[in-house]
Amino acid sequence: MPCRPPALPVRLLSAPAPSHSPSQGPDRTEAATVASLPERLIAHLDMDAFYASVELLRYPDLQGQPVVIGGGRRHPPQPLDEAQADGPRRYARLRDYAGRGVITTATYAARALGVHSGMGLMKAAALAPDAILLPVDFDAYRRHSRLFKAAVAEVAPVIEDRGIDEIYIDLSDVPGARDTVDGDPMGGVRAIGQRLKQAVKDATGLTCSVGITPNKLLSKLSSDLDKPNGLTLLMPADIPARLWPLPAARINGIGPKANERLAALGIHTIGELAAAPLGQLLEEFGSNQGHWLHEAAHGRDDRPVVTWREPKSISRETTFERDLHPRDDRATLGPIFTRLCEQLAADLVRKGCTGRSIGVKLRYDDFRIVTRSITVPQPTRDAAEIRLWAGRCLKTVPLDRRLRLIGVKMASLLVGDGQSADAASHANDPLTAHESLPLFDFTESA
DNA sequence: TCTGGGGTCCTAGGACCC
DNA sequence: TCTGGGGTCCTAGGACCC
Repeated sequence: MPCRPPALPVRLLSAPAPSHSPSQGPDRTEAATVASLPERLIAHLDMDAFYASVELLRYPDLQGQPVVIGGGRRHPPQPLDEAQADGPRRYARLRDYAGRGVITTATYAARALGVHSGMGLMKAAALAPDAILLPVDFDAYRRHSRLFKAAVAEVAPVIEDRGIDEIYIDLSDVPGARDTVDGDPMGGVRAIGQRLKQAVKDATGLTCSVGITPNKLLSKLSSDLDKPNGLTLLMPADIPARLWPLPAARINGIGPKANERLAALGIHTIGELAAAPLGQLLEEFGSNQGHWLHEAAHGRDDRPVVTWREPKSISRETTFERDLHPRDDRATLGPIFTRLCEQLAADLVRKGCTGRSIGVKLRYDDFRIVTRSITVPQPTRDAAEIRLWAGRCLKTVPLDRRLRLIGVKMASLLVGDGQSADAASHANDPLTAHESLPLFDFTESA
């Protein structure tokens, strides 16, 4: 059973509302606004080019060079000749790569060549054929992730995990945060920001960028304003000058689709979004998202820093080296599917979970995705049972074209043992033939 | 050979119950 | 036989994030 950290007090009050309207110039009362710190002081800390920077710790000779991290399961180990004592190490180049896969992270030198995370490696190779390609080493990144988070916790313990390379930190009650230093009311919180960065550097050798503001939305935006190795403090009075000129898509939660819809309304910047009539946003985006967009553009956000969340779902999926046909490639697909179920079961055991909703996901060669799921009466974490129900889900999916990806997912999780120890102990067992699973029959579809 | 893998949250419709 | 809301659960899809 996971240990639950103490709940943090939730502050419902948001920062003082900015006293500007989008069309106004700078506020004459700015000095007075800055002089009183907001109730909440929230930091967002983002590691700089995290995976790439961890690799540079290992291969310092790559410092300053264009390096990308990524690729599929199968490309040659790098460096190509680690054991070589004399002369420079040799590394695989992007141009040598063939296959599916995307860039997970690129060094700043590589980004300057136009490549970025999420980009397909083949496309990246066309842009930067000489960039060095390193494989992903998640174990190393997880180790450094634990190190930097532990270092931050020594300075400020109220931390919300946002993945392997970023966190929110509630600094509201950290001693010294509200101290005035040399007449600067922000001096105390700035010093804590610097302590955070130094602690991360000491623990990992890596740099990070920190934004400190009255809320998570503004902090996330701010940590990005001075990357890499930045420290940005931003208060409501700064919103018109520093935020409104930025593209609307910089707001966390405005993705490609929402951005396109905004552009169709003639809204391209955060300032234009702030100036848009609320009624127009409500009409285009509905009540929920419309109100949220309006508030976000004005820098208002009262979400608390959440130090613990129950897991909602666990899944495993894999993209094939080549697209597979449900009928012609049955012999290949079956074992892959079974293996995913076994891995999922093992993940459930490791996390101490069972679940009631078992689902499958397919991605066709045309990139369309279909999902099917079913809720079972008794929570389970048993590989054979997952395999059985997932197989039933599969039979309701059209299987008339090639598949690119297949996945298995467990949702409606119960944390803790909703299950006997015996069942848990067998969840890792590979499925055996005598368990008479239903045939993995991709040809039968409803 | 364009486009990985693991998540969260939201919406919308239907079943079912009171 | 028709007419109601409201609430919950389930399922499928989609946007978005790291």
